[in-house]
Amino acid sequence: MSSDQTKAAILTAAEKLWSERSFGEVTMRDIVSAAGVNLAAVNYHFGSKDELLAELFVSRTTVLNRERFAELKAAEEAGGGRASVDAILHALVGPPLRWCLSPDLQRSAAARFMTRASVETVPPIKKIVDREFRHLQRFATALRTALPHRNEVDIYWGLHFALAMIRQTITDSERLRKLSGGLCDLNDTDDIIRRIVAVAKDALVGAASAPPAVVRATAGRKS
Amino acid sequence: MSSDQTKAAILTAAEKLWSERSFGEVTMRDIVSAAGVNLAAVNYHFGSKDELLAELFVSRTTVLNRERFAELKAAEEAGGGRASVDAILHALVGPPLRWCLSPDLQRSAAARFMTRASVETVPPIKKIVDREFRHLQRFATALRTALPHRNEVDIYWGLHFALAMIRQTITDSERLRKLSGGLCDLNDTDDIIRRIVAVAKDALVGAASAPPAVVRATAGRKS
DNA sequence: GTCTATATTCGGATAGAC
DNA sequence: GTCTATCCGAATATAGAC
Repeated sequence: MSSDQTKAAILTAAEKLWSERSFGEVTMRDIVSAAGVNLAAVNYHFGSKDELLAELFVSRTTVLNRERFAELKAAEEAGGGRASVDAILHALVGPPLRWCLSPDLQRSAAARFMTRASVETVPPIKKIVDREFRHLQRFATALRTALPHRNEVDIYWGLHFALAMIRQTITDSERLRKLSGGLCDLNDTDDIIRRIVAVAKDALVGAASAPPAVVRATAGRKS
Repeated sequence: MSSDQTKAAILTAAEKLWSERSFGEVTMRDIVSAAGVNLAAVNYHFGSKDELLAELFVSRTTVLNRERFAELKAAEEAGGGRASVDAILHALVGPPLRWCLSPDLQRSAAARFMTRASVETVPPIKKIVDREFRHLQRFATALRTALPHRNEVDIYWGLHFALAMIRQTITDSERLRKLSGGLCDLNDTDDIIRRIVAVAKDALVGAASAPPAVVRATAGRKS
């Protein structure tokens, strides 16, 4: 097995395991066993368990943020510098949800890994989460531009709630499925994204200033 | 120090530490050191680290659920058997948020501990979380009664989103504070509860069927 | 019931052969 | 670069004195 293959196997295995269990509960022995490589390989390629986590987390968030950013930029250009609230929210919500519900198990694990890792208190993560921060400010700015007359505080709260729904849907979809007795279809990616975007939008623009019912109904919400 | 005092000191210290860091990262040595008791005391009083976590989690969720349930029941009785959506959501959202933002540091730690523990994959927790399940079904039923014409699927999604906002606000308020440059007041408990209830309500009743703007404005949302 | 001292297990890291 | 064998520290759990 080549060096790159070994590294990749470790990353893949670690991502899968860390998408299911917390950092401390997954041992290096678990990882190398799943990856089919030797225990020493982790330290050789990454230096330590912490650094493996950091490298994996940076790698995945970089790709996700790029995807989000590309959608946001496209929306801004299409709108002549100002993207609509809907477009901004889709750029924020779409990528992580599509990853999570992707038939590609690797992608799906990546989405769950990131949400799990982002709440870890392990040193390397705390540092990296600051990047996420700047990334979110970019979205906050876009929303302020889209809603110039809206109270800034409300905008931040709306962003906060959007992130809340994304996280919960990625981590706790199983509970929703069981709670609804299987009624909620958690495979319909577009429907889920629409739901989150719709609620976040209401939170942002304020239901008081919402367009009339007939227009809203075409926004994608069911029933 | 009496037996009860020792037990209580351990529970208090464990709760505080587990409200800040994950299960695996907090050692029994950390706990007994903070509690000012001996290492062996944990095993004597609780049997094991796992059982300490389980007992603590059960203890706190029992009290929280009782508080939620009491509010729900009161609202139902006041409404002649059918509580309003607002009242149901307040019963769901109010208790955990009031705990979290309470000046009583113990209460505050309890709220954060519960949200953190509920995502732990440690065996004892996975089992207990099923109780939460029945508790939530109670709220789902109340919402279905309050919204008999509403699509059941939408109701479960609304409940899911409400829980998402509660969790995110408890665990990630610090990020929101920084993101907003201190603009968002995270000490105004009532305002926060109103915000979450308002957004959850819009998600549930559907903005399309929302009452006119002037009525909504008195519901508590600022600006 | 409490505490000291210790047994035992486990996990991260490394040395050194190949 | 890879793997075996091992070291070392840490953490849970327990035995036994008081």
